[in-house]
Amino acid sequence: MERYEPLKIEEKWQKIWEKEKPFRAEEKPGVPKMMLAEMFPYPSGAGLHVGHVRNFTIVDVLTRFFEQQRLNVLRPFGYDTFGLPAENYAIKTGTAPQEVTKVNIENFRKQAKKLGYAIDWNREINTSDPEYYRWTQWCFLQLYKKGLAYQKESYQWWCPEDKTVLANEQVEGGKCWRCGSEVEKKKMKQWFFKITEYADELLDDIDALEWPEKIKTMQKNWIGRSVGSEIEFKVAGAEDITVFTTRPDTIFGATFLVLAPEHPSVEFLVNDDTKEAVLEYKKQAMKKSEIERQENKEKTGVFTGAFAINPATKSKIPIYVADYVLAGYGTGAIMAVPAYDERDREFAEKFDLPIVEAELCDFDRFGTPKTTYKMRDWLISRQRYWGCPIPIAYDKEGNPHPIPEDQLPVMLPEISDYQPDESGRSALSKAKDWLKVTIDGEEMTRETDTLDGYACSSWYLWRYASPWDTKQAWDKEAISYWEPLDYYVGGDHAVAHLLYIRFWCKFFADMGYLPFREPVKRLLYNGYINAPDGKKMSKSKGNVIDPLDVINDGYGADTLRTYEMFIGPYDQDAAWDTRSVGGVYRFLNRCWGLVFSSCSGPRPAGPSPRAAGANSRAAALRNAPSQDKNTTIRHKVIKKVTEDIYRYNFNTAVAGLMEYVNELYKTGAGEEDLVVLAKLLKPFAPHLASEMLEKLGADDEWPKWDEKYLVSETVEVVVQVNGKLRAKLMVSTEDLEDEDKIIDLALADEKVKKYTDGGVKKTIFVKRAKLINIVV
RNA sequence: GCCCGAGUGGCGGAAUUGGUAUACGCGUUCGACUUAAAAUCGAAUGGUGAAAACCAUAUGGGUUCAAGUCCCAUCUCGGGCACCA
Repeated sequence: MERYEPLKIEEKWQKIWEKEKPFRAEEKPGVPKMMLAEMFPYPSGAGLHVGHVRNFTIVDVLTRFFEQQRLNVLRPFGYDTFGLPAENYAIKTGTAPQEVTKVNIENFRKQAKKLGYAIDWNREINTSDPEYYRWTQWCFLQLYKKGLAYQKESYQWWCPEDKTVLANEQVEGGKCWRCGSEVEKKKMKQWFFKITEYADELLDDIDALEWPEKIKTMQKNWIGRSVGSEIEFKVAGAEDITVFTTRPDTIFGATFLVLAPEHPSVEFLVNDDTKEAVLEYKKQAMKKSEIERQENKEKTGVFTGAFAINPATKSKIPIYVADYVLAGYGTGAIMAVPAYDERDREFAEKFDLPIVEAELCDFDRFGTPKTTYKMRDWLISRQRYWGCPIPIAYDKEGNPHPIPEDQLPVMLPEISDYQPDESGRSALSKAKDWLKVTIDGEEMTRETDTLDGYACSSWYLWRYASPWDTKQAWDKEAISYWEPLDYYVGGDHAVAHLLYIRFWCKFFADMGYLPFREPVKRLLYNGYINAPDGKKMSKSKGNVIDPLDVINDGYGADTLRTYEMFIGPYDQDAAWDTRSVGGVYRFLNRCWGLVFSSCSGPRPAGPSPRAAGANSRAAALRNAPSQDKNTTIRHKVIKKVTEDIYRYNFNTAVAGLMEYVNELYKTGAGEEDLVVLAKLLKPFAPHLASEMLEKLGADDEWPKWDEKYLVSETVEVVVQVNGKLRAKLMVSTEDLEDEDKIIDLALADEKVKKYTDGGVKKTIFVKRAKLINIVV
């Protein structure tokens, strides 16, 4: 082989890896471990996109980096397969989601293998595989047993035309986004996980995580803990009203109460004069979506006709209903203190209510301490077919019963009509035989809701430790060795998924199934890759870059991977630049050229075609190197690349390698220089690096640097005059220790002398920076 | 509205503790090789200027021997939260 032919090399090494399975991991007690994973993908029909490649390659660079340091590394892979796209496709085409999923997974697997990832393919998991979701159901039952999976009536958007529940985002101007009919709020019984039980721990443990501050802040805001008090206000002829406030000290200024429209007391507070107006207000308010309520911040409201007694001032204060008070937060009722609260002031001004600048009271005499959270319990019911069946059945009275664990999995029945039925229940309600189940001799009807997909992904990281286990969800011993996960990489789900896995972890730790309380040590949150025009890639805009095209155009996977690491800081969004891909190809070509003799050859058919290097090795070897000459740059590049990878500065690590290669072309490369290059290159371009190492007869063990080689005999000292660069001196490392001598040398410099005629006020010598500043 | 980031050549971006601003790559220009083109190799490339030099890290101030980096104010962009009492 004489020229760099990436596709040929890559096929060769991928075959070798397929056969020899070097990435298979097993527990090795006593050997330090490292476990890494990306957020597993939803395998869409479109296949891998460049965003996946960035995400997976970050994991792969770290995986290979640690593997080359001879840690015991586990890098598994899986697919998050339940979800709406496959179901919608089924409704449209009649193709079973099972089938579509199977095809898509095969495609994803094939494409991931083309990228040369160091994946332990033996641990592949798939959330819609009954062998997997059986244990998702088991997890549900554990939560159910402890009362953390429960049913509750709650208001949902309901379209009477489509007979289905709608998400808040699917309601526009009070109308259904599909058919345009007016939607209603309907009380429905839904399943929830009681994540609020862990609110305090989820919040308190955030600070210790090695996660991006951005994500940590988002989770803190989401949990939204406020410490305050609940205070009772007596109401003549009706039940007392309890309000929540974080400012009980302002109670002397509370001049009216406000209830949320949904507050249960509202209907008992109205009188004949106010009833009509209040109920109409309530009706209108409930029709508004949360989004609409947020958009229009103009205060609205209506007087109930009732009064309460302020326990501090003993005065009679009116009770209003207004939608700026949220039903779901605190008690759904507030004491309004217009003197201290901007929103209350706005309302008071509009309705001409008294604003009293009362004194603050020192302590909370009137209420009881209370902590509230913005976070709500996690609604997990989905009226869909393509999800994990909730392992519950109902008796004749409608009471829920758990499916016994030995009857798991509750299999998804194969059906042909995926359309939800008339009542808005999932298509499962039409599987009449499946619905019937006998528990303890009693005939029951199965739950037709399926679980939110986030439930399936809340425990998959633990399944990776023993995905073949048929007796339990995970093997605690294997988990104890591998987990918690050392690195988790993704660019989505900042709150939802990353909060849910923390919640389940704490729960299963409490149950004794997990030996740790946080599932992910370090989180890397990568940015998006946008189209060359800087816009989001989308089919409709026709600006999508297909990674497989980049490979097949002749650049190969190594170029694609290295380019995506070089494109910019991993955590920032970046725009694809087709021409820069060519630059990375050129770099890899130069690496190749240093090791293999080469000649010009055919070029890739890509938009920025590049051919293989000519005479490069000859050029490099012409001035045969003295090994010593390169020792410093060799140790420097080892240090740079190693430290950059530890800091996730993948872009500058690649830049360092480019610089090193440029240097080797100038000075000529020795055997050792090339071995180091190949080893450092391997995390980014594993196929090419493997080929180089094979040729050089070297292993891939990560090289070490020695600080003593980083010091050269002479150093350059910068001379500034009044902070401006005026001269550079070459001095021996020895002389660098002699401040007086260095300063004399600087002052004697011709270029410096020009500026020192008027005398020198003082001189500053900074040894660390190798810099002198002369103040005149 | 509140909170958090960011703003550096023609472009993507470097600059790790306040110490040589613009690493690396793209693009552009010139040269070598070639009948020619591509590829490859080499050189140059912040601006003004013949040069010396001066001016440049969003804008305006400040601290310092020294500021892209620290402080104050302003502008712009991005992200998150958004009536949470």
